[in-house]
Amino acid sequence: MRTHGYVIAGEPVDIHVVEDAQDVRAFQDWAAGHISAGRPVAFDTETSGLDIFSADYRLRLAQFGDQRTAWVLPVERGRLFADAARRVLLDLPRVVIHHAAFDWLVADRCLGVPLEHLYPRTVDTKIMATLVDPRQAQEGGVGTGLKPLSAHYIDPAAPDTQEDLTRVFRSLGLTKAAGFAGIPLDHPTYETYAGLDVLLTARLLYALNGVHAELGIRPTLLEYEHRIAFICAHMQRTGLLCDVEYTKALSDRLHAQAEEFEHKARRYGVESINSPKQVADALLGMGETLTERTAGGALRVDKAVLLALADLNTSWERLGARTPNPLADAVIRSKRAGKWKSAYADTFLQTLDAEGRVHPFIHSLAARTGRMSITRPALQTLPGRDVMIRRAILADEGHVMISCDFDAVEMRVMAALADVRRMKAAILAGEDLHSYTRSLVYGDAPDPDGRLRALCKGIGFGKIFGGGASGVARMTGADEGAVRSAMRTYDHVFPEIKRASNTWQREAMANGMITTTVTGRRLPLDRDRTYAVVNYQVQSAARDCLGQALCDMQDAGVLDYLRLPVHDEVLVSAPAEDAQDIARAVEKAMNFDLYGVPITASADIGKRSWGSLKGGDY
DNA sequence: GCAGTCACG
DNA sequence: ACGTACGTGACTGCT
Repeated sequence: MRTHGYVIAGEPVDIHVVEDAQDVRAFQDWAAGHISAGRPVAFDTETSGLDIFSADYRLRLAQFGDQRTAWVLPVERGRLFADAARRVLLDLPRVVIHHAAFDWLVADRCLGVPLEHLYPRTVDTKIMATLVDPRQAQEGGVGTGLKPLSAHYIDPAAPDTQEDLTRVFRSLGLTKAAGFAGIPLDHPTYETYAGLDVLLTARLLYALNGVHAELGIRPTLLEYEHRIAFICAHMQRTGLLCDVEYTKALSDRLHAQAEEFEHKARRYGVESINSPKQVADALLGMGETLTERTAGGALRVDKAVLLALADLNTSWERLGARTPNPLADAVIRSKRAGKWKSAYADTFLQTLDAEGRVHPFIHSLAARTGRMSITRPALQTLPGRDVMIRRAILADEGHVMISCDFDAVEMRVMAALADVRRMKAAILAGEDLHSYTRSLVYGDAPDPDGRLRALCKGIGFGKIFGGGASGVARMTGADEGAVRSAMRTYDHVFPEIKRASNTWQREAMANGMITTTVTGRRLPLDRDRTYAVVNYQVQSAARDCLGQALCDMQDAGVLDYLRLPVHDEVLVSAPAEDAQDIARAVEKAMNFDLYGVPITASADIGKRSWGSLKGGDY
C-alpha cells in the first residue's frame, strides 16, 4: 500500500492507494467501521471520459473516504479491486457524492451497483450547495463545482483538481480528453487528486449540513430534489432510440446544402458565412444599409435582419416587399444547414451507444431558477417547426411517442402565486386567457385578425419576464405607444401582479437579496435587475410543477416510459397497446390544483418518431 | 475566453 | 426617481 499525505485546512490527511489483497482487506476493515456505525462515506470515480454509455467506457479508479482518510481503488487493474468497490458500495448505509447523477450511472454500468440501490442511500453535496446558492461564480455566486465550494467552505487553498490534472495531462503530451483515458493509473498526482475529491466531498457534507440547518432549508425540499435527480438519471440510463440510417442520410443532406449555399456566398466575397463581420462588409459593399447594432456595437446581421433582406417572413416564405438579396439568402440557408448538422445530426451520431441510443445528460437542477437543462445532445433545443431533426428520435421498438404538455403553465402559475383575482376567475371558467384579457383591455373593439389578442398575449409574456412596454413592443413588433397604453389598462385590471412584484422585491431586500419560492427554494436576485423577481418566482414554481408531476408519474408506475423533461412537457415512449393507459397516467400527474388555480395538461399520442408529434408522418 | 448567433421553453 | 423582458446549450470566428 502506498500512502500520499496532504494537508486540508491545516489538518493532515491520508490517501491510501490499494495495491494488493492485503490492502483490500485493510480498506474493507476501514469501511466496516463506517458501515456498522452508520456513518456516511464519500464516493467518487475517475473514468475514461464522459460518454458513460459508449462501448469502450472504462471505470479507472473508485475512491471512498471520510474527512481524514481516503482510499483509492484501481478498479481498472482487475476484479479484485472492482469486487471490493462493489461490495462496499452495496453495504454502505449512507453515501456522499458530489454530483451523484454521474457517479450513480458509472456505478450502475461499471460496478453492477444499480441506480435504484444507491439512490436512496445518497446525499448529493452539489444539490445541497445549489439549494444554498444556485449561482455560478461568473454570476456572483460561490459556484457549485467541488473546487469553488471547497475553497469557500473548507480551505481557500484547496486545489483545483481538474485544472491541475489537465496541466499534468499536457505535460505528458495528452489533451484533456485523452488524459483522463490514458494517464498512468499510478501517476501520483492522479492518485492524490482522486483521493482529495472524496476528502473534500466528506468535509463539504459536514459544512453544508450546518448551512442548511442555519438557513432553515427544508429536509423535504432536499429529499424531493434527490428524487428528481434519480428520475432524471433513470431517464438518462434509458436513453432514446435514434434512427441511425435516417440521421446519417440527414447529415449528408445538410452537408451538401451547407456547401451549396456557402459556395454561393463566396461569389459575393464571403469566405466564412459564420463571420458576422464578413457578412456585414459584403452586404454593405452590395449597397445594402444595415442599421441595427449589437450590444457590442457591431452591425447586426442575425436571422431577422437577413430574412428581411432576403424578402422572407419568419416562415421563410416570399414577402414580395423587395428584390431578395441573394447573399443574405445564401448565408441564412447555409448557416441553418451547418448548425443543424453539427449541433444536432452529428451530435446524435457521435453520442450513440452500441444499441443506437442517445443518453443525454439531464441536469435536474441547472438554472438559477431550478430549471433543468439537457446536454450532449441538447435535446431541449431541437428545431420544432421543421421536424427533420425530431424525426431522427424514435420511440422504442413496438412503442409510440407521447408528449404531454402543461397548458400556459407560467401564466397560470403567475395567476396563482400573485393571486390575480380576475385571471384566476377566467382560468376557472375555462376561458381563453388572452382573449379574456383582450376583452378587459379593449372592451368590444373588433379584433378580426387577432392582433389585439396577440398583443395581450405578448403583454402576458412581458409580465412573466418582468418586462415593460419597450420590451413587449420589440418582441411583438407592435407600436410602443399602443403597447404602453394597453399595459396601463392591463395593470389596472390585474393590479395584483405589480403588487406581488413589489412585495417580493421588498422581502428579498430584507433577506440579503434572496427571494424564497413557495417550495422553499432560495433564489438570489441581481441588485441591478430586481424586477426579474416575477420571472424567478414564476419560472421556478413552474419547474416545481414539472418536478412534482415527475414524482407522481413514478408513483403511478410509468417511470420506465419517461424519456425527457422539456420545461413544460414530458416526452414518453410507450408500447403501442398500452399507449392510452400510459398517456392517461401521465396526464393525471400533470393535472392538479395550485392555490385555487387548475394546472392542466393534455397528452398527444403520436407515431414512431418525435417528429410525428409535430405533425410529421412517421 | 468573449462576442455574436440561433435553437428551445 | 426611473425603467429594466427571463432561463438555457452549442457552434463559429476572432483575439
